[in-house]
Amino acid sequence: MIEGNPVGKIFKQQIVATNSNGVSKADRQPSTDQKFYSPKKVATAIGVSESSLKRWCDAGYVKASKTAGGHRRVSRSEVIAFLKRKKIKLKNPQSIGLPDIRSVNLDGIQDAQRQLLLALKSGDELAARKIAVTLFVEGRNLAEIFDRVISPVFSEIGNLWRCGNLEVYEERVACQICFKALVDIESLIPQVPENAPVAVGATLEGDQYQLASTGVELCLRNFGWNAQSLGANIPIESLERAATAKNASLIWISVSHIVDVEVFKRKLTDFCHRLSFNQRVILGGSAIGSDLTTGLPNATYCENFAQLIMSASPK
Amino acid sequence: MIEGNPVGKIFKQQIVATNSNGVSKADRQPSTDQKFYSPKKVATAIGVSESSLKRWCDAGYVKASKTAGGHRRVSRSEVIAFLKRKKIKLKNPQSIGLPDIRSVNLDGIQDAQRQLLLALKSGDELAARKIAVTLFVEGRNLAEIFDRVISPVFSEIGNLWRCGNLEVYEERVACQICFKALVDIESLIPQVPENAPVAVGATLEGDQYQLASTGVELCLRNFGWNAQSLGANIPIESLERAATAKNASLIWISVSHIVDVEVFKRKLTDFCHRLSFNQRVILGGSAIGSDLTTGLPNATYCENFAQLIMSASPK
DNA sequence: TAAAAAAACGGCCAAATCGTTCAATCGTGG
DNA sequence: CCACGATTGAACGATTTGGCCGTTTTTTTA
Repeated sequence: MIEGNPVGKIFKQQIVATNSNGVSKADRQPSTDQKFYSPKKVATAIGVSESSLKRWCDAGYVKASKTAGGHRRVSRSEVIAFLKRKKIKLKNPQSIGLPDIRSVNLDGIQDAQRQLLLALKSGDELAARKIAVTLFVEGRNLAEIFDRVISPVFSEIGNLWRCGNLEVYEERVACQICFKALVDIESLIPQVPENAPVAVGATLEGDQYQLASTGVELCLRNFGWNAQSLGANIPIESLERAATAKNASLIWISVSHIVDVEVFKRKLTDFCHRLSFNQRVILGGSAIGSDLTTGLPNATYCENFAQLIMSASPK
Repeated sequence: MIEGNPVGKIFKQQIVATNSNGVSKADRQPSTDQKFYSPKKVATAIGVSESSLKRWCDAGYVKASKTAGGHRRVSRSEVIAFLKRKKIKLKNPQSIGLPDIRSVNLDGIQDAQRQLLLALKSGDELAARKIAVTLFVEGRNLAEIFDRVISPVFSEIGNLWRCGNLEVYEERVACQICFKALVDIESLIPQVPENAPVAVGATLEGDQYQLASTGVELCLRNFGWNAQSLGANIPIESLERAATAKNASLIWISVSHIVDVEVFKRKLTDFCHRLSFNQRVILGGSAIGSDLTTGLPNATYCENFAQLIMSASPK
């Protein structure tokens, strides 16, 4: 039960980790099966506090070697042995191979990106959601999370998919998982006050990619807006009625795919002209450039989420 | 220093820590990972004394894991399962990290249906999610929740939309909210064992309605399957590859919309014929009838979620 | 390579939980 | 009405836990 299943995954992860560039020193140890982990990593993996684990090491419950400087090092095999001795089965059998994923330990943005891509590609929902949550609770800015982790990851997933290196269903599963991760993050964002200015946005008709719009929603909420994403595949007329109904002072449009550029331009122009003077439009997305907003005084183009935050200056 | 010293203590602990399961961190964090709670928190949540809860844990009425030091830990899904077994209500949901659902008063299924429709129509995300969680926590069967609440509500939403009484964006928002509610419920379902039989399913190409498939996923998981919905708009070839890759013994297809019936039939027949002898297919959805499965020995048609559960007899 | 940042050290302590015992309460059958 | 077993909740000293903090070691950065 311990040996069989998860080894493949671990092994795979290690391989990828090796030839990626975001490898930390600790991860680069000789893979002679003698991997050592710090008390903190082991503690999070097992699910106890660092204090407890240190105490157990000192008491001898967990065998630990020490560095010259006196820092404890626990081998993976010893962790597994400890689990067996205590008859503790980890909830998730996968996590018995407790290197990276479960004890989410993100060595910077690069590493987070790498780990998230791995998790999404392999459909490891738990890992992906945990990475996202960890990023947020560790103080990362939401814009940064989207610009430097999620967007690049999905850009890469898109590439893999286009090159035929990723199944359709794998891409869909990745989107679903990521959406769930965003729901997790949403629960960590403070509730917006009643009188907050309203923002609505969507992905337009013919465009099925709703993740980015949900991302905008989160960013704006975190920024004090009462933001709501309407979802994907929304006709611009319906978006307009939503903006009116909810009295939104900010409307965003996320564009990942344009069916007909001319039609899009015309509809967008009409839409912007019909808005009232205190309503602004923010556009963004991979399928759009700054040229589309020229001549539209109340529309702004944003290259990324950081710019979005800048543009959406509070009130 | 490592071996000798505290043998007595180790021995004692080993004896105490018998059939334990897993450990986790203390508080915080959203639904992402299995949360565990101390006897006191669980006791407060249920509304009994800590003593009683400890006794129940030891007697096996409540499944509890133990830390290495012998402290009991109860997972939230186990609390919910216990509530359902005992047919009692939560006194203090907040104590185990659940939203305060006591304010939700559901006067039977009909009333729940009505309230959910209202919440979804008005885009009241919080209310909708609370209703869903309440239904589940208060002992409703998942199949019942889908068959008698969610499905009718979305059927009605579809009607309103077709009659022009509901904006496109309102329908989309309703779907999003409902999906989030399902994510909430997902976190209350016990994790499936590692060796559980695998089921995959999806909504096929040209069909964008992914809620039902996610519902199937939840139902099957709650029934002991290691189920994963691949999402919407999946080509049947990709579904087939997923089934192969994951070694699924059950494949479900949720059908809300068929582009071309003849093509659908042909593809479905081919698909079923290519499956191995130990793989079954379950079909369901508003756009399909029992006639489509005639002549397909390994395919079953299900009218509703209750039938689905019956058909998906464990293993 | 040196300085800065991050992680781990060790020791301490309040709070939580442990296992146990015991009195109070409840339902039931005589 | 009472005796009886079963269940409950409170109390107790002992043990475990998790966070804290100033110092030291390790890792990253410039």
